Amino acid sequence: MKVTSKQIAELCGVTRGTVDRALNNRPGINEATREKIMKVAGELGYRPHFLAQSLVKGETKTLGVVLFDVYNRIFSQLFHSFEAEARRHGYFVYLVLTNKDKALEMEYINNLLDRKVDGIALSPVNMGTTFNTFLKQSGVPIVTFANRVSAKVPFVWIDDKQAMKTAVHHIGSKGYKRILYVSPPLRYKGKSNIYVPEQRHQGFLEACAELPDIRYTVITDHDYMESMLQLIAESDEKPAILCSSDIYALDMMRFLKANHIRVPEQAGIMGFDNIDILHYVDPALTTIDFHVDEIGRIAAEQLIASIQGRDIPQRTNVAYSIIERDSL
Amino acid sequence: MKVTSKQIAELCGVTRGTVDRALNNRPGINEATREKIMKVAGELGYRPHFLAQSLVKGETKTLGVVLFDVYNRIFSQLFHSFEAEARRHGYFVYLVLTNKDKALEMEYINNLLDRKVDGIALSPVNMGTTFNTFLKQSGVPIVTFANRVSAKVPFVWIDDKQAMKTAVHHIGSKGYKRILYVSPPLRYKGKSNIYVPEQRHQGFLEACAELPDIRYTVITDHDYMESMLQLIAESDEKPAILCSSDIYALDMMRFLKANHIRVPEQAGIMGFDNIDILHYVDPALTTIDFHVDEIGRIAAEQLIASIQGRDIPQRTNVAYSIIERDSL
DNA sequence: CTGTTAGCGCTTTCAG
DNA sequence: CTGAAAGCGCTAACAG
Repeated sequence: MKVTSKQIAELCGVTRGTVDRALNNRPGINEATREKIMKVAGELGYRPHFLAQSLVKGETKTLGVVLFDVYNRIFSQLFHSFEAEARRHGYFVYLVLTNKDKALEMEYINNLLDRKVDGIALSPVNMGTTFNTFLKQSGVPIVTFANRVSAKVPFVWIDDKQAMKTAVHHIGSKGYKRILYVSPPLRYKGKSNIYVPEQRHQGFLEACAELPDIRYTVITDHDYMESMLQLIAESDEKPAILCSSDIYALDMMRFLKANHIRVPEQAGIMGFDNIDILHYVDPALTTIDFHVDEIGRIAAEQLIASIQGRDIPQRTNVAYSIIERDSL
Repeated sequence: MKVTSKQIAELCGVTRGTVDRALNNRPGINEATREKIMKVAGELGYRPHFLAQSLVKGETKTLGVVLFDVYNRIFSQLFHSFEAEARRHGYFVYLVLTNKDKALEMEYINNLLDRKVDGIALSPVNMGTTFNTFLKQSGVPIVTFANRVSAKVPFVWIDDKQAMKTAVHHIGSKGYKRILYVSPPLRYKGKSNIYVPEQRHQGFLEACAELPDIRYTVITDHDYMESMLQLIAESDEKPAILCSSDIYALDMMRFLKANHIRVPEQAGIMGFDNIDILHYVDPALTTIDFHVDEIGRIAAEQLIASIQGRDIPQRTNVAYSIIERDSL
């Protein structure tokens, strides 16, 4: 079953060193013996023992990917392109899911390091200098997405702040004077790493500052649905509900429908992410699209470049664009 | 950075064998020296070298999971529970995606075997005796789901045939006399492994045979949407559209809506799988639910049991149930 | 109770 | 051009 280089050596009447030279076409070997060895190896279906190889070479050709989850379409898509790119370069991928559990994230990263992955791609939950130095000390290249750890750890994503500003200006241009900004993750400020929601929030605030005739409310309550009804009722103008992610927008639409508030007649609504299931919802949701598979691909590419000792940018933004549909 | 057992041995003035005994609390060691060794190891932040360990022990505590993709919610959910269960048992998971590419599937399985995974969980695309013996010869335990390879490879799923029969009877009990059965995968019959779609199809046919007053049409065309319109137009009775998976049902609903056919007034529609995004669609889709996370959990559990040398069933069915909503 | 030795399968010197 | 030997870091069998 399991044929080793030693057996091939014996069969060919040479030593393992020579077999190794043949198999890894290293110089300094007679062409005739090389061919013979290759032939025997082929016939026996020889496959090198990866673990032994890794042990001695100190590299595993394996990348670790740490994600919040894979429910969110964004991450499924991201992972698909990441995995494809990694494979193109001969790398394998460990996927672990943290469910945004900080302790679990630490445990998993340690496990990945134990397994001597060559690099780690991470959507971080942890934050702060402790975590930061922990990553630094890990000794392997790291890239992040979906959340940033620090300006020193390479980050591939979009310019969330600018994108959200664009969204607000778009809403303004549609004549809305009242915006309800929904972003539940903001509640975790200080407790968890919410870099991306914060960036979007900042973009929102900055844009509002630029548009003086717009009144806004930021909603982060757990039961933001309820507060929403009140706010809509109190408002004398038709509000635009701007959500920091499509998933909240979808929940909101469901909720509004249940409460007989019609979109976009009584309230406009806009999401962010353009997840693919928007395909199936009605009315079609206006949102911000970005090429998440580009992010996955670039992250893999950069991680591998970094492993190979090349320099990679500390920050890479992919393009985004407004997808105008029927909900606003 | 990297502290080895050898260093600890030197620091403690003992030999590596003793260190090993302490670290893996094996019997036959003085309590005092053990404590000393543990203390030093702790201070130095010793972590065993996983590769070296695996090499000598012949086990990697790693499972390979081969999925079609992770776009389909079914697989995301399945993977989540699989991964969680594996972790509970101290196993790590390699996730690879085949996108239903047969050659890629083979390549990936070989790669996983090279990496000496302890077991493989697989949603197979390949089929036939060649593939079957290939899996047998791999030397590692295997479990399958989402598609069966053969009666000899353990399979965890649901009783698709029976479930589909139940669905048909349910439709019959609602007074429908005409059923359009939509199952695009059936087109790949003979070309790809479509065990599950075939089972569902058979269940459909058997149930129809039991209900003589029902007329039915099976649709597998690529552009099944178009054929659908004709069939609905030709039909003098309100038809029920039964889809072999929710995704087709969703596409169908979208299509019907675009063509101003109202559900369930002009046509009933029923899906299968109860994927979580149904949450967001309107009208709510009647479907068949089964606990896919149970499948993931059981698959991991059985795979690990099998690795540990225990016997596992060749077939495990989890429960299913009809979820009656508004579309039928 | 602890040390010694051998070995997992491969790579990489250094001689010859 | 090829052989011999050492070593990656750990475990396991056998002595003492």
